[in-house]
Amino acid sequence: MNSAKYRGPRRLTITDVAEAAGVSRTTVSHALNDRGQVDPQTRARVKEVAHQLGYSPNLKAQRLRTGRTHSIALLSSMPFAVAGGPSRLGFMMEVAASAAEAALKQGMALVLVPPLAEAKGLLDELDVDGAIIIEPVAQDPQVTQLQRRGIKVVSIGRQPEAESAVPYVDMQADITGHMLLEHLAAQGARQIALLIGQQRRHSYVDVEQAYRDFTRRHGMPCLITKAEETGGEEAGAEACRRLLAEYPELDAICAPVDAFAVGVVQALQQAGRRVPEDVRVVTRYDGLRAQKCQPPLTAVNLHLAEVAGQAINLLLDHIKGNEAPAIIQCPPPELIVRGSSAPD
Amino acid sequence: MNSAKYRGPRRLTITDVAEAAGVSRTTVSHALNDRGQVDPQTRARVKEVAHQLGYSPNLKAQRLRTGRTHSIALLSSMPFAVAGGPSRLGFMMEVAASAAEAALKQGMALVLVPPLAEAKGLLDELDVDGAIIIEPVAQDPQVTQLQRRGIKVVSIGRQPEAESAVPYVDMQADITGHMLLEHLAAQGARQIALLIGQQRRHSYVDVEQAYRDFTRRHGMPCLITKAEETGGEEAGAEACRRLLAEYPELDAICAPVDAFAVGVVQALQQAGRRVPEDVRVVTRYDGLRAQKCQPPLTAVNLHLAEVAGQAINLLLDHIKGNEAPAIIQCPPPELIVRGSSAPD
DNA sequence: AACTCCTCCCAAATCGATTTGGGAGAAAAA
DNA sequence: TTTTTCTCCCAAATCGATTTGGGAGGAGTT
Repeated sequence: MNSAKYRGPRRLTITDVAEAAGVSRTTVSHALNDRGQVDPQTRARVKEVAHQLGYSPNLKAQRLRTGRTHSIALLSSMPFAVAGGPSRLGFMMEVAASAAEAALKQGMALVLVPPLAEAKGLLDELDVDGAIIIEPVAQDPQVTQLQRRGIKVVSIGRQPEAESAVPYVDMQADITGHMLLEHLAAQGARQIALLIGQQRRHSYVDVEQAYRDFTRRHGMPCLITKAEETGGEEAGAEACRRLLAEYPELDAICAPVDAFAVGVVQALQQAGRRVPEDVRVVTRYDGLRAQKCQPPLTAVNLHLAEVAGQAINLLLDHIKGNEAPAIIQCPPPELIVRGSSAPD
Repeated sequence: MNSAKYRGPRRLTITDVAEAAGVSRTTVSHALNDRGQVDPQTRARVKEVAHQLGYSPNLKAQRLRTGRTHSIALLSSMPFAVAGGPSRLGFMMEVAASAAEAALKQGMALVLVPPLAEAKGLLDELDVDGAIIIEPVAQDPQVTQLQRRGIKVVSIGRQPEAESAVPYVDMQADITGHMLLEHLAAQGARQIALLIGQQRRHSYVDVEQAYRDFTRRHGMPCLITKAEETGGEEAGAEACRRLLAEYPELDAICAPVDAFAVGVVQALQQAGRRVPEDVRVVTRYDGLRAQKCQPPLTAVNLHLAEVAGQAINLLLDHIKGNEAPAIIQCPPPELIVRGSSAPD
């Protein structure tokens, strides 16, 4: 009666069912899992007995034997300062909500792995069949670590410089970039600056490419600057001040990272520039931050719920070893015009 | 070479380490886990060999043997229509982000269990050491099911009519209700209606009690109505129309559910009442919905990040069998006054 | 020398399922 | 009758760790 150890009545095992039904454990297992050759009557009787007894298989034992855990991890390569913002609610959590639902419907549990410095060691404690990583950078250490452990990985957004190693849902950041830039031009902008993060992340790489094409096509100057993701809004503000000092004439800033964009707006207003009359600002992810900004930010609907669902399906196909495509197209991004780029 | 079955080189087991180090499996296990009596030199050598070989224990086997999974679940008793809103980002996801981080720091994985109708069966597929449930209702079926399976449960917000069965972080909804009502009175409201959900949930029960005390103390009429949670914003609007029809004189509505409050504001404006001049509106959870409402809703900072951390600690204590309190106080809620209850 | 204590290590049991490799017996074929 | 072919079932191996219950051998006591 050691109160620290006592765990209540022993749980039923397959052996209990076997004895009660008068058959072997093998037969119970086969009967309950609709496998092997078992007389239909016996099968039914075993199932009935198991049900009567209230038997349910020990999941830990099942997992050891089958090697499957029926769970997947969701992780973000972005630091929380950008991925989540002060309130933690952002890109990752929006994906998480939909992914968890989609996964659960397929009998998979979703474990949430927030971006943590200490996560490196903790990642080894994670027992999952697969993982979804959001916007990995080139040579992403988390991807490497997971794959080395034999865990299937898919990404939301292509991993740069690693073609075909990781299947992914294509976020089409080139189209997003194109849309944002054409919108700025349509609003009358002629000197558009681009502010992206320093990492090699598909959304930066692709938007930068779209930007270079765009400026060349329109004969516009090519004004690119980069900021450190972990710096969050302040890094965006700082980058904006640099831009203003170097190119006082600029009349629009495209900052795909929402935290940067918010910092940009603050810096512009502090510098006495009106948004959007003097300088137009646009961003990519349409989250709490973009919507709460004053003026609210023009952004893009990335259809993250669908993207999350596609990522889950893609991952499950790869886990099951189905012939699955390496790339899935996301639904086309849609521009959401707000006060930061178009006057009311 | 069956390509469907081939899984790459076999992973190292404790036996491989034992052979390489020239000791028994027992000794390897003891050495690596700093258990048992092992010569310090042997211990060091085993660790060295294990490291050289790149051995890491099979987690599934460890879990079967030890009975611990090192993971916990987070679930909400609220339907997504209320808990998450259209964008899914809400109370639950805000808790999830902080809880995942707090859990991971203690070596625990957090699995996200979104509110799903089908979740009943799926809940049995979940292998966790414990679970945190957000605002359970009286006789909550999820709580019952988890506890029957021997899973430790703690709740965020007391489970009504189930004193002491489930340890919980006290959300002090009575104080929140008191604060909101006193604020309305201070703003000049004299006919305050209360709109809560139909379930027996601590936040409804406690706010209702606070409301009854408040109206009695101030000699105000007691105007209570209830709406169905799953109805979301529309249910709130509908309830508001009922209130207006029955009590045309009312000059304030306290609707602790944010979805209801937003519906209330819409219905008021459609009925030609100005917010806040004619009717003041306040709510409880300060989420995206409250902040985006026009005018933005006066709400309460519930300090969900801290609450999530406390819930994790409480749960871990109970899992480990530590002497733990059954109730933990959350940080005091703070009023956030906005345009819906106070004119600029 | 005989006995008791330690220290250090190991073989085997255990967790609870699934899977392998037959075996017994009835029906069908020779 | 003998052989073959099914159908239905089971004992034992397996997954890979942790824990139990000693055993061997050296040091210290009487």
